[in-house]
Amino acid sequence: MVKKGKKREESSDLEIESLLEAYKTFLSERQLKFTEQRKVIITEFVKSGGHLSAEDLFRIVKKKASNVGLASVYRTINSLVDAGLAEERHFLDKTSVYEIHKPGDHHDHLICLKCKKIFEFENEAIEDQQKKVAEGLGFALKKHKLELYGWCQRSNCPNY
Amino acid sequence: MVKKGKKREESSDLEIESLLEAYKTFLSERQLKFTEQRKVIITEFVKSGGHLSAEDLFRIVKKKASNVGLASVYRTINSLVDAGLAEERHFLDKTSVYEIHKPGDHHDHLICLKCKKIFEFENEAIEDQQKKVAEGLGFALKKHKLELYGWCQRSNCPNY
DNA sequence: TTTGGTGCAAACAATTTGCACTATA
DNA sequence: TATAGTGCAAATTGTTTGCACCAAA
Repeated sequence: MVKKGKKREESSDLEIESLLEAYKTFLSERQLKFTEQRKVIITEFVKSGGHLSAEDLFRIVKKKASNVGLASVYRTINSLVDAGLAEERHFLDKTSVYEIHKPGDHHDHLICLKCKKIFEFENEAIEDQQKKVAEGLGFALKKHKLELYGWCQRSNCPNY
Repeated sequence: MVKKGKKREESSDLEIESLLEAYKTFLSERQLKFTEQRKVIITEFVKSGGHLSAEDLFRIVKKKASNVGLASVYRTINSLVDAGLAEERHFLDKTSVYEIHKPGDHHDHLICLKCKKIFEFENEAIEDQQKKVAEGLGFALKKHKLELYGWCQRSNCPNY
């Protein structure tokens, strides 16, 4: 238990650190500035595990640094997306949610229609097949978006 | 040439007719009314082939019936979605586009990042694999959304 | 000390809603 | 003729932007 908790924390810390490093590099390469606000926003974003809206992230950030404005949350996330370090997603709702994007890593999503929990997965066979379909239609495949919706079987999933 | 054009027209007419029938049934079952506006909106929607936003559909409809308001376009489309006869989609943009949903029919999309053209396809192998993934994670799969993005090779696709 | 970032409020864009009126059932 | 639908304008929601001030580089 303690071990698991500790492990999680450490890996989250590492994740934050490496993301911040990558972001700082991106910024300095184009004479942009790394600010205290950006640090808090990104840190809380990573800690949360992602998949949250700008508004939700804003609420979390405000608790840590009450002076941060919603506009800065939007600006920081957009900047992260520009840097290729985050991705915008639209699941069930119209509002955008964001997730960290580690270069090289890519995954798809499984969303529970009852509890709204979002799971991630990777599947080689599906990707191969997608490539075949695209090629068959004369398409040079650049990216894809696959979302599976269903009912999960977690014991605490409400029958909503 | 003539034959092809005629065929298309006929099938579009049939499509409109059967969609309107299904919609009328839906409406009368719950004491809702089938109005002249709804008829024009849905007819133009089908004729257009779908994949357009409320605003775009509104522009088309206004040419046929200048009295129709944007709100009615939204209300009609939403009502069609409620009836299960249309589906909302979000591709590259934030604005919703809609498409006709024929019960039983389902397909995925291939979108050209250069010319924005939307192609539809179906692939059994991908669907099978999706089912396996979901089952493997203890999910009862209800629906899915797959979008492939790439570059098409149509001669008239602009290098945008 | 230059210039990009910030918070705030105003602006925007997409969509929904309240209301007096109209048309379908 | 009762009630759902309509057009219009106002309201809402999510997101972006202009501006005077602040803080990284």
